[in-house]
Amino acid sequence: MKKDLIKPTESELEILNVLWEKGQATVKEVHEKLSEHKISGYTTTLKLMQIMHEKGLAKRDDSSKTHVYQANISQDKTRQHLLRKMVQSLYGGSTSQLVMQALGNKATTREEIEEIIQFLEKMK
Amino acid sequence: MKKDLIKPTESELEILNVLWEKGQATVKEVHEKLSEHKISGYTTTLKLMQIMHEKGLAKRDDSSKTHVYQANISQDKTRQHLLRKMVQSLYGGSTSQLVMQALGNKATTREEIEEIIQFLEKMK
DNA sequence: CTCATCTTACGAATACTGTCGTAATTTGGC
DNA sequence: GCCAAATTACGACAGTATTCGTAAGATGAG
Repeated sequence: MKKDLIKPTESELEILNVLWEKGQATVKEVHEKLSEHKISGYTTTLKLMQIMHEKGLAKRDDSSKTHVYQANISQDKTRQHLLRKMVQSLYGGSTSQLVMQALGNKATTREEIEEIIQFLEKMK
Repeated sequence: MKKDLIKPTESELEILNVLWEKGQATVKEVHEKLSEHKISGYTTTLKLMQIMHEKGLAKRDDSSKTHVYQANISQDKTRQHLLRKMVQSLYGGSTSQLVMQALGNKATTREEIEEIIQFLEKMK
């Protein structure tokens, strides 16, 4: 049941974003990145990452003093999973409903719209 | 800051879905609806709805013995808010990224695609 | 080698969610 | 008016997320 593996919490997601972006990172690096827009102690980040390792959300290389972490779930799978959950729980399973709301809300640029239309035409 | 008001938990969202659908409902009605695809005690649903009332997620008419509840946040606002949060936290703020993944993943029907294209053409 | 520094490990406190059992209250039927 | 049934209120508990302080361990400079 891989389903269970993909359920990062909000904080874990923030850390995963850093790991996905950097490929790999130490606790220090992750913490510095998070500190740009969030205040919390160093050991908080450390603990979170240790837990993520226990859970299997992250791999780590602890061959040297300073451990190096990597995401252990793919960004794509995670996006897919969470998006699907949202479609189910908020849009009654209708993807197009979600899509139209997403586009309707935001001030989407003309370029984006064109891009999506191209995408859809190709799908057909 | 209305922001804080819109953060229903997963269970609360299930209840809100029932309230949005029915317009108003008693605890019993909500519980029966939820029981269709979930097992939990009556008092669990009751408690949740009481808490939702405290939080301001739901209004209630307790003029008669059997209280009648209504959602106190709109489905549309809630969808918007949670969708925006997801775009931020998972897609780096790119709505079109989310949209394309949503459409790419799922076996979207041709009708849905057409519908969305129509929608986009109108937007342009 | 030794110590200051960096890093990890551990455990505890707090808060919140979801769960339910039991008690209290209200009501309609008789 | 009284009682059984329905309903709500209350409090407790387990699980988990987030936070951090403090202890322990590793490392490198001198």
